[in-house]
Amino acid sequence: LWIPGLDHAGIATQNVVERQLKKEGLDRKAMGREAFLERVWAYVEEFGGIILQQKRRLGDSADWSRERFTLDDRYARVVQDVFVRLYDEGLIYRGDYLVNWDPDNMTAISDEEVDNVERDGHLWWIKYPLADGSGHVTIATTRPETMLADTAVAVHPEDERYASLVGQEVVLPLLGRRLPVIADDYVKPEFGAGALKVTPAHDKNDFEIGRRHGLDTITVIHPDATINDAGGPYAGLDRFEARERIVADLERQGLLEKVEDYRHSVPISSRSKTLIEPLISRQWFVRMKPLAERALAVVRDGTVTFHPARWQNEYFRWLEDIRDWTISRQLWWGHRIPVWYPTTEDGEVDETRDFVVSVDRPGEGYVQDEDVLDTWFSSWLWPFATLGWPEETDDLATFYPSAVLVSGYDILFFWIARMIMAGLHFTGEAPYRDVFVTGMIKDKHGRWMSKSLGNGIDPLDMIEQYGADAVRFSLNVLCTPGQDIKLDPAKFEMGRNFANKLWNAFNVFGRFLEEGRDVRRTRSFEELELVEQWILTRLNQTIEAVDEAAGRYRLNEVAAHLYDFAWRDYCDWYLELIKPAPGEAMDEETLALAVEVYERMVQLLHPLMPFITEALWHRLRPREAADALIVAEWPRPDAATTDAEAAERFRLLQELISAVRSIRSQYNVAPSKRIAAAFSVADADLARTVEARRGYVERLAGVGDLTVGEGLAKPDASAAVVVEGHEVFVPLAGMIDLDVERERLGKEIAQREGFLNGVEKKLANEQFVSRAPEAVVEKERQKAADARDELAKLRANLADLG
RNA sequence: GGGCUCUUAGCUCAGUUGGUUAGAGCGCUACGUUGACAUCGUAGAGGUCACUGGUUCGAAUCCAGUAGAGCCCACCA
Repeated sequence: LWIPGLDHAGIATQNVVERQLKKEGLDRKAMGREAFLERVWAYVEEFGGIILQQKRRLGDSADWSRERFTLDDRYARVVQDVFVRLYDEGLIYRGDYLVNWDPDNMTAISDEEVDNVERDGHLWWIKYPLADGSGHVTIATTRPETMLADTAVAVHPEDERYASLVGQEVVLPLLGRRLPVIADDYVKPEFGAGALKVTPAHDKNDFEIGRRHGLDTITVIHPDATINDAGGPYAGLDRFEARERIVADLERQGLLEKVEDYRHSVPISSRSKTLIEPLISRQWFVRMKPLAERALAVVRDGTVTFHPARWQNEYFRWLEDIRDWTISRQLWWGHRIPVWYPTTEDGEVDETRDFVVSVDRPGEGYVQDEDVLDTWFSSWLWPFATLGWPEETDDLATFYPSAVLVSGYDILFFWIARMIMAGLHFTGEAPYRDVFVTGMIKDKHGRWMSKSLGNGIDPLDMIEQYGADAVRFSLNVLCTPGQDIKLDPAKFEMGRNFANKLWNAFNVFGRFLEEGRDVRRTRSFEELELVEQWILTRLNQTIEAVDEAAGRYRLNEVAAHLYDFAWRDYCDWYLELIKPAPGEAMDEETLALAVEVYERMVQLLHPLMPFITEALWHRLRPREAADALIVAEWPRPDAATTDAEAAERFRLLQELISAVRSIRSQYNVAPSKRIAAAFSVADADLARTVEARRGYVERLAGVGDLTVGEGLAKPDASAAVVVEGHEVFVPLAGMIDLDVERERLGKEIAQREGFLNGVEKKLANEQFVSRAPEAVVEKERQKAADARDELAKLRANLADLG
């Protein structure tokens, strides 16, 4: 069961709508929550369906009647229900902690939504005078503006340089506040001057140090990243402006010791790309450790398997070192947090009374938490929330857990891992057995597609240009597991050409199919022509190869096997041999097998090219609409229609035919010209086999006069090619150029000699003969024997030229 | 700082557990169009598999290192 649907993409969607409003001179605060949400719903209804439309056009075989949205009433109820459950279980808590604050979106975000990027910055060395006037301590910082919130200076406990200072006080420049000098292991004596300004309210590590030492926390930055009143003279300035002013002021006062260029990593909001401001803020969190333990276990014990396996390591690494999840967002578009606060008579939140965690309003006199939940807090429930959970529905019993999750690695932590955690916690079972992690599609230069670069490729455009099947097929060919795809739209030409080829191949026999007639073969496998036995054998081999590759999620191999079978085997050889001469009809029995093989081929191709194959399927035989290919049984290989020996005989014929073609090409024999040829084959039995298929040779190599026999003499003035110990002679009276022929044979001989040399060397190596498996050694011996035989023939042919 | 991936034909990429004379698509060369397909056919050119060393009878494939490209994670201000 594949349930199609969407999450509500909280921040992204709210951003888009807010930008729209801005253009209209509106803003959400002014219009109010209700009116704003109406606007968002209108937007979602207009554009939210595009992605599903793309998927439909691509032929995704989902159950479209079950389409779901994370903000559907029922789903939303489940999300809030889960919040209450986790709270009751002690896995959700509220608290004032230092969180990643996105000043653009004015919301907290989770650690996973923060990107650390290297940026060129500076390291400012600032002198903090000692309170007793006996000197100063120098600290180094990359963020001087945060000094306004300093509440201590820390040194390493074993740093002798500063041992006497611990317990003393320094004066915070600019503001004049007195700060204690404390000792903490966290400080690295070798960094900077070895002293650290401690800013518990605006730095993660300092926050920890502050807790260890019971330091005050002073917040100087507003949620909009301007300096607040605690910043004294700098109040009201933007954080970057404040930095400049502070540095300038320090310099003026002689407290700036030096400035160094310094490249370091800074936290960026993955949404707004703005610099994250660590701020202390009251948020809701999920305790992740208990959830992570089981999620680790099911992958370790093989209950859940990653393809390719290397993603398991990433998964382990994240879960083993997991931190609590900030789930509240200061947004409006999303699931409102199901927490209610008692109000006083005048409607204000009454902080003296406890809040109530409940999906429904606990009664009069309560207001709901203003915030919404992280979008992933709803999508991590997808596998079971869409099946009716928490009720024990039939759907849940039937379809949960699922077989496979297909996803890009970009949301391994956001979604894949969290779904496993939620599944285990709420249902007791992991939501799927296999995780198929795909690469990501980049532009042709390997860059992520983005609006700002304008390098996006719209699937609907591609479908318009090349066709949905072409797009699907091409993508499958390109998708080497775990590897990103550098996508050049020109690559869809391959799929388009292939779809065209399939359609034209159908025409070869399709035009002889009468409406309403079901053509079935009556001949047994033994009665079939050699090429027919061969194509059936190849078909069965292809089915096996496809099954094997699909079982390992090697979709590129599936596509390659089918491409090869359809184009090289079916079209280039089989159809070329069975198609009737112009103006003639195809006989019933030939037609029947052509249909039979094509039908299987189309079945195998269906997952990759659902549209064209479905259309062709209904042209092959009279069928009811209900007998659609999409619900047809998957083909199985059939031993009864497999004959490896027959296939091998046909393969030899292919080689002989190719040899004639090659000679024709070298001597520029006009394609329309019929020529004579002689095949000198190894034994009488084979001679008879080949003899019986002279028609193949005539048709595909333009040989009108074929002589087949054992050990035939080379006709005068003929070109000769050795094919696996057999010889092909093409008399070229008046056309043969002896010099050209000598050169060609000479090159051929040299190449063979080189090859034989290598093989003989190997065989002369006793180590090889004694250590390599017998089969491998035997194979080499055979190669050597064949090469010697071929060389003898080639040399004889060369000598014959005189 | 740790981890991962990639480097194979002019271009974009395949290459299953080490055992072929290393493949495909595009591009290129020659020839070909009075009914399957020029979105095509036939034949062909084109590669010291990044480099160095090691393991092995045998390495594009396994190991180590080097160089280049990219990604993920991490609290050194």
